[in-house]
Amino acid sequence: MSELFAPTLKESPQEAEVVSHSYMIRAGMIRQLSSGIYTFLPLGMRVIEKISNIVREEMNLAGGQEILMPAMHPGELWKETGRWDIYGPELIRFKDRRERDFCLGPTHEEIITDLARREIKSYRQLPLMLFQIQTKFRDEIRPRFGIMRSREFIMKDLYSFDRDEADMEKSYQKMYQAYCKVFDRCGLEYLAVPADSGVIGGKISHEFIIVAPTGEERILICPECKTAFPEGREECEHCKTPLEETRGIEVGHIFQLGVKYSEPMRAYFVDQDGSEKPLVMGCYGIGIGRTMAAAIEANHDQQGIRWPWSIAPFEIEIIPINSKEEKIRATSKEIYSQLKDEGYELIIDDRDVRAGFKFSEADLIGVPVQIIVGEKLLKRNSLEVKIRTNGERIEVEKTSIGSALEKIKNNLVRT
RNA sequence: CGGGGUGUAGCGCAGCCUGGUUAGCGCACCUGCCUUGGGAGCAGGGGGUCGGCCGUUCAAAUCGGCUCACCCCGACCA
Repeated sequence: MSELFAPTLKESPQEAEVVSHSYMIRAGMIRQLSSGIYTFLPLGMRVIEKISNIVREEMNLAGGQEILMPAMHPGELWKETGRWDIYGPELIRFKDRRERDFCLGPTHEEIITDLARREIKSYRQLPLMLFQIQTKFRDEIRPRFGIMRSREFIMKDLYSFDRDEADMEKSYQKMYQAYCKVFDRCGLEYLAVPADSGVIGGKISHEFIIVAPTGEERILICPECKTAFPEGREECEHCKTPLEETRGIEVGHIFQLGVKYSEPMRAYFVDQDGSEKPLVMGCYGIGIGRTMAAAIEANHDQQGIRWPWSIAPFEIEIIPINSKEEKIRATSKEIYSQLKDEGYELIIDDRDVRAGFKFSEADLIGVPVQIIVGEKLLKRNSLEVKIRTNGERIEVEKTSIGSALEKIKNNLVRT
């Protein structure tokens, strides 16, 4: 920790109006470069990586294959679908040295469809799901709440290609399930809400919303069957019960595109009967940084962040009360290497600062488990384990720290 | 883009109304001492184009004009 670049702040910067933004800055996870443009510092980057990896794993399990598309797009492709004009000033445009139109990709339907029309020739190549985790650019009218709505942001986007509507719906279902698993694994409470599909187009779509009281999104839930509805409804059709309002943050959106892009871009394949048909597409996005922000909105207290285990920058933080005390230091190191060998991701606060300082900072950063090594308990050969997630503190014998953590971990990951 | 607000040291702020020594305070930073279970204490120190430009004036952080940046409320979104 003495080497970790995590500049923390005691006070909240004046521009931060929401907790997630404030805590991310205070915990030294992000820094702003310009309106809606941020640098991720090591702690923030670790969270981004954690979330990305969960997303990546689930996309792979659902049959997706990872690719990486360019952020810089030739304007022609966008003119082909008409979105060069439709998208408006949100699309960041520029010209290259030969005066050719380019833009920075806010989404990748045009690019993936171009790839598909060149490479997918036969129904034998279908179904196909390709995805990437990459930086998107949107010149938002009003960037807001730090990383929550930024002009440059990290997004996972997956595109599915099928031979017909029925198969496309199967792909859609797969992704729907995969999204549920992603947010489950992130330790977040979420809702899948049917939604309007907006500029991206298509028919059926669902928004994935992280439940957080500070969220901007209003969702209506049936208290009986727990089904979520978009705004405007009053009663659940099945249960005939009045709906209750909750709030949340949209972090994912899945769409059935159909032939919206394949038709104008002439992305055709030859079907079994020899006839030429447009590819039937779906697209599926998750805002990685937004998920990070939403996780904080949903999990924090007065002291700071309370990361869910699976997306925390570290799993365990060891806090030696006095780094100069030889016995404390030695024990801390011992525990550190033992737990490291057992596969935990940990950090040790080996700085020569007062205990109170370490405590406050640990609470702010929000690592789920703190192991406090102090003189008093060490006399009894035990350690204090503080669970940030629920505030619980327990005394654990040094020799049984391994098994104790196993239990704690199982508990935290399950809930 | 319309409406509102803020720019003074890395962060948080005072000073501005009523112009006038060397621009202050807290935190952070550096040195030393001290301290080590909840962001300690003492002593010393470094760091400033007062967002920028133009103007008024003997004199501008302070008054006027323009401008830029950032934040908040609205349409939009992952």
